[in-house]
Amino acid sequence: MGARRGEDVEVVAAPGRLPDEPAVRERARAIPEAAVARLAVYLRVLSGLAEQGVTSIASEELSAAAGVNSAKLRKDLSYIGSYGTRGVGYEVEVLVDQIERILGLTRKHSVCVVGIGNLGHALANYGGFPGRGFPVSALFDVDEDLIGVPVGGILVSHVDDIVRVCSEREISIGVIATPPPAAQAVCDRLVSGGVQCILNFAPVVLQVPDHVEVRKVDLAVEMQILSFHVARRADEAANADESGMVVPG
Amino acid sequence: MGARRGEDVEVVAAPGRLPDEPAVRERARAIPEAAVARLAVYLRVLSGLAEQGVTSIASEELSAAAGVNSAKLRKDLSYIGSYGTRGVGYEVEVLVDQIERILGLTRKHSVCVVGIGNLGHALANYGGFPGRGFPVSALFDVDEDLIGVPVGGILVSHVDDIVRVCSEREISIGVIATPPPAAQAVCDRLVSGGVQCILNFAPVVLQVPDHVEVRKVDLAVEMQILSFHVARRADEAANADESGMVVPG
DNA sequence: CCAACTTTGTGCACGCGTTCACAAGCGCTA
DNA sequence: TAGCGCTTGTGAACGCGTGCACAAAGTTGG
Ligand SMILES: NC(=O)c1ccc[n+]([C@@H]2O[C@H](COP(=O)([O-])OP(=O)(O)OC[C@H]3O[C@@H](n4cnc5c(N)ncnc54)[C@H](O)[C@@H]3O)[C@@H](O)[C@H]2O)c1
Ligand SMILES: NC(=O)c1ccc[n+]([C@@H]2O[C@H](COP(=O)([O-])OP(=O)(O)OC[C@H]3O[C@@H](n4cnc5c(N)ncnc54)[C@H](O)[C@@H]3O)[C@@H](O)[C@H]2O)c1
Repeated sequence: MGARRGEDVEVVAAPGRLPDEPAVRERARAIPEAAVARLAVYLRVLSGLAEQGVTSIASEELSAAAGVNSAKLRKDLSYIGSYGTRGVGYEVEVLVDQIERILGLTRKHSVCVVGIGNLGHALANYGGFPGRGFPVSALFDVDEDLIGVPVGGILVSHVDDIVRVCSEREISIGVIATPPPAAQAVCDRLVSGGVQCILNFAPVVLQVPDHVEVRKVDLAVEMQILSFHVARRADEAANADESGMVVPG
Repeated sequence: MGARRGEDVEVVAAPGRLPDEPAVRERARAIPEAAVARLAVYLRVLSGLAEQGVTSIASEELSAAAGVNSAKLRKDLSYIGSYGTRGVGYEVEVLVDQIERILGLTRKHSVCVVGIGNLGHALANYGGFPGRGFPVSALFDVDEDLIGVPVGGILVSHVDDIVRVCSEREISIGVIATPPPAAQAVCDRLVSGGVQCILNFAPVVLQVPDHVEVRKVDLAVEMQILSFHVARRADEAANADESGMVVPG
């Protein structure tokens, strides 16, 4: 619980907010989703710096390493509190701890992967998850040949057991890597099993209750966004050409 | 819209933006990135509908299938033109064609994958890319044991040949699935080989010249965003509990 | 202890994206 | 042809995120 440093955390921020909201809840909720995503990036950069023995860093340098501008970095960090030293910078270790706290990484989040095909295998074998506090604790598939087979050190269970196994192992994050037609049914089962968050690789729009958070990783969409930019550039080039523009450089 | 702003504005908002641009280019650029991403989703839903023999659909129904509200859908579609019929809806085939045109999918975009490990194998074998106009035309790795081996029907080439092979096969999109330390070097080579867009799976911030578009797929970040939401929910529950809130129902 | 310098933290303004609400437009029916 | 009902397309308002610019706050050197 949070009251170890009972400092007078005045409601300095957020003028115009409702006066009767708990400060902690408000602060957590007030962090824009985009900022949360960037905090995760800062965390990785900071972890790398810590391994290299860097103990302190200024916003200018850290922001460059994270690929954002320094004002945005400072604003993002301000959402989680004031942990910098003016005239100096930030202590790497302090930032790591605080970002981990805000992202809820102090608690372990067990993960399951459903659909142990090409992608599912890669995910199950990936060392980046357990290394960052996301132990893969269950795997599921329908394929009888896969059931009971160890993948990445975990035995594959049958999809019919999702509800039971997820409850037993307190899975909080479910990763869906099944073919698209199976995704919604799998999703429903995960929700029944008490899974609170879903990371979906299948190109389908999942329907879930309000209390479940879904994020999708959609490679086709990513490719098409890139394609759009290629097309836009080609258009621009054609237009520039047409209008007799001189090639710069 | 303001050609000549006052001199008191000393900050140029967008570097390199010209005041008078051709309408076509303007229209393309005017589409918000977020809208482009959704258009790709609409496209998939529409393709599915077309296969089911649906020929016409109203914004209300299409938006539900795509998981957005109908106003947003109509606004998004309005970016690409007016192809609906008031009182009726949209012709599925027309929308598919128009979205494909805007996303630049009328042209084929050759793709290469670098780093044929767990993830690279999955990507190389994935049927969803060629099926959507993104033929995988080259694979690269450093591992001598992999060079010359066919994966998903393509022979793996050596990373040292990236520049030559990418030029020869006119690769426009490069997918990076190497370990993090190798990503930047691979990226530089791809750029030298004329690749315009990069999809990066390695958890590193890539530095690229302005004319290259990068998108990253960062699973650790996705997981941490989910973790943040779990933590936020837990906080809320704790707060609600603490403040003596009555459980509804 | 003060002055000069460095860097944080944030108020503020701007611009983009989302949402609302409704006029315009189309088909259908009488 | 006129009237009715339905759905699109979009102007306008709103809200959120981003970037700027500077005061506040700390450090360092004299
Ligand atoms: N492979 C990729 O690189 C890639 C890229 C982007 C998206 N995806 C998406 O990820 C998903 C998986 O792709 P993949 O290449 O691994 O496919 P895959 O066919 O190799 O694997 C699918 C696995 O899911 C299992 N499965 C099928 N129905 C199931 C069910 N009802 N419950 C549980 N498991 C079930 C199958 O037995 C198989 O093991 C697909 O939706 C695909 O569109 C894959
Ligand atoms: N596997 C996953 O599910 C997963 C998930 C998220 C992110 N990632 C990221 O994707 C990347 C690849 O992951 P993986 O699990 O496939 O790793 P992997 O170790 O299985 O494969 C990496 C491959 O890259 C090759 N390689 C190494 N150095 C190279 C270089 N300089 N040029 C070209 N190829 C090189 C290796 O020979 C190997 O084949 C990593 O950066 C990882 O962090 C993987």
